[in-house]
Amino acid sequence: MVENNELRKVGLKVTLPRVKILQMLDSAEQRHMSAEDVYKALMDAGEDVGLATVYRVLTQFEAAGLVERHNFDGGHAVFELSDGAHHDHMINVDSGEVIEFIDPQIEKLQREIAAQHGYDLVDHNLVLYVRPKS
Amino acid sequence: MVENNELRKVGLKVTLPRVKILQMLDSAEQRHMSAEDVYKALMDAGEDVGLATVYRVLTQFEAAGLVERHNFDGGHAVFELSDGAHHDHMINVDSGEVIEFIDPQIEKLQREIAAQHGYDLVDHNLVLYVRPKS
DNA sequence: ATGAATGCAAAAACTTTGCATGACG
DNA sequence: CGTCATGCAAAGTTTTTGCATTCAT
Repeated sequence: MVENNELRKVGLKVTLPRVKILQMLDSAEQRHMSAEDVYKALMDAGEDVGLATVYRVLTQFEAAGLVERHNFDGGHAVFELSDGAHHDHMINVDSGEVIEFIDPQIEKLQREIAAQHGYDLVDHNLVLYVRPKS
Repeated sequence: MVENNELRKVGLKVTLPRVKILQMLDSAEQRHMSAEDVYKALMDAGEDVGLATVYRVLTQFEAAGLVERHNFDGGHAVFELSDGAHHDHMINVDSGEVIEFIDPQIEKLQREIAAQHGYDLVDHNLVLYVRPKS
């Protein structure tokens, strides 16, 4: 079971809820899920995990670097499994679909802009809201 | 009173709460304020406006294009007076200070990236989290 | 006068926390 | 076995909504 090693590697005790949540994030059709999404998916799968535990575990996973938390517009946070490689997001405003992309030029420009203002870039958040070409 | 015309121009009835909130956004030391910030500032100024009204009015102002709503990390939304010219934000993670910037190259790249994926860029959200150069 | 805006309080949505029970190493 | 994790329910935050009253035109 790959998940157990993932958990041990980051120093988290291997418990059933943690394993189930990790598997759910890995196998779900949608890569970006809210805590509620994960909770409902687990319920549908017959797994009995409390919503509070989902929140706690996702927060721990974030701290451990296993998942990333995004605050897209709309009040609630969504989580996605980290895949090591950084990427940004594009949201199709018509369908809600989330598209991931990477652009080295933009990454570089961001570091340069921060530097121009006398700062080091720690993190960034870029979301493009798009619509199919007319 | 300039504020009254601003309101009439966007088709909003000129009421005391709306005028006060607009003035507060215009005169406040901090350009980016949460609904709670605006509410407290009004209370401190001796103005008696309900928090629910602040939320309602800010939402109307946003719909009218008078203000912009940002969902920076941290749960609550912040609002700023629109100044016509688009700009992005840089947040000093040590101090919480918000710096505004514009970079034509980044704007252009974003449109190109959307186009490469077959989309038109409708809007975007870019926040750099930075720290003073070490 | 009349329809819209406000204030209050209640509710809603999302997330966190306290505490007794149960599971991991 | 001791400690940490879980579940439940209660509480916290932020934002929205219902409704009677007040205000703008």
